[in-house]
Amino acid sequence: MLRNHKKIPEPTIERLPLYSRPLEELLKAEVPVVSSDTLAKLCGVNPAQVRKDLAYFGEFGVRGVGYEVASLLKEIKKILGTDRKWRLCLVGFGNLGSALFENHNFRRRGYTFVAVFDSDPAKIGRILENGIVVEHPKKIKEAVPRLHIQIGVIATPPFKAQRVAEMLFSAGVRAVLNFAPIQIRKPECCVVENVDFTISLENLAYHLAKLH
Amino acid sequence: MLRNHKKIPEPTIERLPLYSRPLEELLKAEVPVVSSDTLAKLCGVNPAQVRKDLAYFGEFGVRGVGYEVASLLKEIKKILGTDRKWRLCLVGFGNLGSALFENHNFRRRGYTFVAVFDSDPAKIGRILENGIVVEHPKKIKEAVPRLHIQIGVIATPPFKAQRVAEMLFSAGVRAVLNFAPIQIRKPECCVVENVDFTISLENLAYHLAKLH
DNA sequence: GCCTGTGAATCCATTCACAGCT
DNA sequence: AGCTGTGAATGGATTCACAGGC
Repeated sequence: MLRNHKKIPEPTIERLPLYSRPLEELLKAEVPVVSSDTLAKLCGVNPAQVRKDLAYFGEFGVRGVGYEVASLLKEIKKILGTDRKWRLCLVGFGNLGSALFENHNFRRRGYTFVAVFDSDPAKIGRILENGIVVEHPKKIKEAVPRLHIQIGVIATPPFKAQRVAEMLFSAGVRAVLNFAPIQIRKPECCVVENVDFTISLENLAYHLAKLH
Repeated sequence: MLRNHKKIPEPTIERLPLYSRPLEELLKAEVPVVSSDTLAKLCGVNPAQVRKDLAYFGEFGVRGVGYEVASLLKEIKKILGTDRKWRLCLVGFGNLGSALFENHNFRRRGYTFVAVFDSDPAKIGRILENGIVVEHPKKIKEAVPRLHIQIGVIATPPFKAQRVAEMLFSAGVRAVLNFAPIQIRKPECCVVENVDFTISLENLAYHLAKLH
């Protein structure tokens, strides 16, 4: 990464995936070049924002012209690490878990589940796509290094989530995507992203209630 | 709502659900009173933040003592509209859609699905819990007013999401929870919340890649 | 002494506006 | 002329620090 001396704001990182989606469309449509103005419109943000965000990482654009679509997309993917493959494990194979496991968006973007854990005896031993077998979470410790698992996805009931997270961390996983509606305590060195539908719903409800 | 003259920052709204979860725990544990300090620790935020957030809506605390757990929780629920019931419809009954439909967290928090739409003929007519029948999305227009649907949940493939959103809006839905990884264009009067797993994953990947 | 509520200070992100390159 | 890259200005949100009440 080019300019790590200037610290990059978290919101910038969160917008990069936003930029990459319309860029993929433009690439497909064989549009060679895009200006910060049109890209901004496609993403619903301010053009100066787009320029500033991209400038954190290098000078990708050409003054008077714009950004070359293909190379910009490649740069963004490099920054986000989307050019690599990532190996995930899933803990919790309930409704949500299995929906995530079967979700094509993940694989398409380079995120592959290589292990699945669930403590329900009725599920243990079940054979899924790619020969993955549902195993008891106590196997996490051993599986993480063996399968080079880099990211853990937690889709368990909330009261089990903290325990599972600790198992993942102590097995060497440094990044966790948490779908359980609780606040996970984590070691300094690790990253946790929370996805909580009900927070979004409560947000909607608040705004609806306010609209009268 | 008590103090609407001061505009309430969006981040404050997003933190209220965060506060409510530990409060529910404390209520169950019959802890009568909580200080901004301990609540802050439970949520991983700054204590002053907690006080300021709550103070936007009234003087809920007692100086020298703290906040009464039960009444604070009740107030937060009132603010968020979580004390009411909300009626949702689901569009897109694939893996993710059915996981959402069967998710207990929703119902427990007062969000009930009252209709399900999918354009797949193999799914139309299927009878789900509570006698809900999967219908073609063209029925949205008619169903929204009849069933008093307030919130639409989109779990379709991305290329259908915009069209579905427009059908929902024109049928009178003012709030949409969107799981498709696209930017939805919406009328001024409506609210959209996006839930995009892959953004979270790309975020994790970025931070992992940075950790060396 | 303890803890809330809140102005003031700080920090951070967004937007503006223009210099500089093509 | 067109569009990027960026310092400066603006606008918000977070945190500090303390006055005020229990």
